[in-house]
Amino acid sequence: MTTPPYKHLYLVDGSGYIFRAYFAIPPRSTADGRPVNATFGFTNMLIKLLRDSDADGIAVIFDKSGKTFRNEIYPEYKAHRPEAPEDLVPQFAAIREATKAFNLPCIEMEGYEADDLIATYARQAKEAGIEVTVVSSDKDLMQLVDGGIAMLDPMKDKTIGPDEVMEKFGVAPEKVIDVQALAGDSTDNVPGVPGIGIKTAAQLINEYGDLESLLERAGEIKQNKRREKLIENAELARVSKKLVTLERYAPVTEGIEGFALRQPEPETLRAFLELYEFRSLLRRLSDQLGDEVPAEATPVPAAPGEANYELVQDLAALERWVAAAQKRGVLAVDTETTSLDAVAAELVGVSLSTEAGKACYVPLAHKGDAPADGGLDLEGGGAEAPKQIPLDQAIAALKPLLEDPGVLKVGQNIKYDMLIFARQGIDVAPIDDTMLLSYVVEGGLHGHGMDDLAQIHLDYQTIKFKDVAGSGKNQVTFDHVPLEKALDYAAEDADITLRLHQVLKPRLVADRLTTVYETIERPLVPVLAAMELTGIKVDRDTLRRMSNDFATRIGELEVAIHKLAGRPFTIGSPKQLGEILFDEMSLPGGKKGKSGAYATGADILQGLAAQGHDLPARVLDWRQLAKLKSTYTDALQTQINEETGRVHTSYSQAVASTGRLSSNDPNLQNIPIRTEEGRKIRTAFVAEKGHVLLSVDYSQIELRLTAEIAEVEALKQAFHDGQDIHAITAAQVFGIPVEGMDPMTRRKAKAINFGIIYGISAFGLAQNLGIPQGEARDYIAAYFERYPGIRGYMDRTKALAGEQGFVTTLFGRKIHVPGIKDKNPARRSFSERAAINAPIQGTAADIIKRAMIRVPPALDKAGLKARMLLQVHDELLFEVPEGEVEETSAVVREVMENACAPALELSVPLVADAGTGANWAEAH
DNA sequence: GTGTTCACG
DNA sequence: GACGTACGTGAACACC
Repeated sequence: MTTPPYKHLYLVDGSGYIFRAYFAIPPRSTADGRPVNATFGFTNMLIKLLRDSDADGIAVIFDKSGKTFRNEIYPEYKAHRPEAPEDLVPQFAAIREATKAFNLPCIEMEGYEADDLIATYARQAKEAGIEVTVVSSDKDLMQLVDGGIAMLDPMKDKTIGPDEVMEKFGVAPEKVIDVQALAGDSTDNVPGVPGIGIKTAAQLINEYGDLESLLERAGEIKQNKRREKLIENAELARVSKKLVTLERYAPVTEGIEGFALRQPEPETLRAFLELYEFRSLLRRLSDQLGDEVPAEATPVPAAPGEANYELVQDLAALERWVAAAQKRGVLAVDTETTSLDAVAAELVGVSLSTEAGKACYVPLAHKGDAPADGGLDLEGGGAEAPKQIPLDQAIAALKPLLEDPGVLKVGQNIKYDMLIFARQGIDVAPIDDTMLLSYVVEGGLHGHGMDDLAQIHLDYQTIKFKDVAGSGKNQVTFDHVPLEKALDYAAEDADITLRLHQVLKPRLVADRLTTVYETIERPLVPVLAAMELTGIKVDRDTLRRMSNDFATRIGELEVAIHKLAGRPFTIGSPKQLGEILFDEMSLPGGKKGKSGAYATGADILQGLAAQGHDLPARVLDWRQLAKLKSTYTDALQTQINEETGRVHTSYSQAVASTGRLSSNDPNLQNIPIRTEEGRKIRTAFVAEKGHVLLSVDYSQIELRLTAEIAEVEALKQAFHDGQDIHAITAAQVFGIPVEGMDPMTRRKAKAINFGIIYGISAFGLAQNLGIPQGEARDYIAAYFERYPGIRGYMDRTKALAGEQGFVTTLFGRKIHVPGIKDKNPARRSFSERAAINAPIQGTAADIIKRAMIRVPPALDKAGLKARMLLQVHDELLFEVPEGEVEETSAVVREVMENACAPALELSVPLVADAGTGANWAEAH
């Protein structure tokens, strides 16, 4: 054999990849309806491989349909494989076309699986001294891994070597087939030995060396069941081993010398990309394709990025755009600023789009070019600033348009732009938000940032902010971006937003989600904007004093901890701490997690502390103080806005899959309360002079909704009677009178009640209560016995989620649960629990959102001046003039308790409790 | 950029 | 019997 002229051969498992890509990538199709998601993924992967790897030899290997030699050994092999989904079938041919379009060899062979051909070529290449990488994540190929052969998981971009194989199978690669022979494989219908899984198999192989030795000496095994099974099924194990062993000497006809990398023919490649309408890939490969993207691939209107955008630098031009928008009635708007913090940001420019492919950018505060030498230049303008419309004139021209009730303003995360405009005296309305449309229609399926949405719905890769403004220490604010670049980027954003609106808005009706969007998400936007703009007053001195106090105590603890350890180390490093505790001090219970590090979480340290060890106890104290200082008392001081003296969080309305809000920069939804020490931080959140803080929160809302949704009559009755719900649960489940109940009994019932909301598991409950799993199992059984409605709800919900891929709240919000069909049982169970929790958490989120929308007008109508400041999932915080507390409290409670009406009437009452004080600690 | 830890509901 | 576990978040930090 001649030595092939390359060094590193990549063998791509084409059939394996396409299955994974099909399930991992959301459905997409060409204009005439041909499904292409897996083909797109495959093509993308090839481009990435060609671009990023050192491959100078590549072959793509496929399964050939039909029987293989394994069916002669064991007719049932792969007999239970379900048919491929119908929208995957046509893609099998398409990825072979893709392979050929890139001028790569396409290998398949009657009677052999792709895995056997890969094994054969890998062996041949290795013998010829060529490095081999098998591109696949199929565990069946892991047996090939050795010094010269590695695997690459193309979707996770993770290299799999002997260590990763060890992690997966618990044995070295050459023993993998022995483990597989014992454990079997239900998806391929490899029988294995009943009752033995990978864990047990690995343990046995490690103990006895290999399968044959194990089977010969099976009589020595102590566990009765295991010994019998092994003896009884020895032959089955041997057959299984034959099934899982890859054929390394398949009679292949193509030689590896033919796998040297060749350049693709530009015409062939282009024809392929056009046929499947992979326009973003066409664009990306345009340099390789020799010239510009051909005209026939350019749809009408022009693809984003290829459209002709207008730079608007005088008032007359801006007025033409205003008139065009008035005429159309729809306008996409986007602002460019100097900061992601809308309350601190300076307006730099505005972009507008009135129809797809037609957009402009109006620069308003761009500086001249930065000096090339990077020298000191405080104005940032070495050159004169470019021609721009004066800000006040532009605002005056835009205001009537942005406030025109007859013109719909469309934005991507328009709350941000509304805040920027609000600070310029413009009250933007009416609005639509493409981010929220996507959130309502496809929540749970993917992120809702513009880059994601452009890729998914428009097959377009947006220009990245980094590409125009740089990154890291070279990053500049947008006012320093040259106008040409700024135009491309900013106008594109408005263009894309308008196009996304055209795609997503009709989906509301089609998917019956109009009500959720129109009555919850859209009206909430201005409410959140007002809360963010208001902010909450934070007392810097209180925080500073606390930081100083923490610093002293942290320092003292550090000295003590280092002394106990016998040497200094970084206490904040879990890795170093683990080594100190379990290697150097040899404390018991050192357990390594999957990353190979010792676990040092609070539960572990508490266990050690309880055994009388001082160091872990001190580390717990240190961690608490370090957390409070770095995350709260230090960080919050830096978040106080210079101008307002208040802290302005930002609420994300499209992040949490259940419909909840999230809070960031800073997160004001996780300010400490559970420990005395942490709770003090809340005293720094204060009311303006002459005001107090009012906190109103829903009592047990999720448990009430669980009783409602799962129709648990006994719990509903308890809520009607206003009883202590956890005590009642304990009484009914454990049969103990409420009078004189042991607090531990009530605690257990409380844990079960919470567990139910989370999609209970015996493991989780046991963990939470620190009891054996068996005991937890008994409690759950007793609970289900007493409240059978709960089990019915759980089973129904799992089934429904499986059938339709989503669950719904009482208000019709859809929450997608993509992992519900996962064949990995751990991931599937995870999704099942999420599916059980989502309608409960999501309905609670819907309810408080409805309340938030109604509170401001209700206060207004009552002539009250209170301002809503924060939302913390089941709590609303207000700043109230001292004389209006009682009235405000009554109005807010009224709105919150009746927030379901008139859309829905619950059979359990909702109760909202109020508290007031000079600061948040007192009010809550 | 990822994983661990820990703050909240 | 095994998978690896309670649901939903965001931030800081260490470490690669």
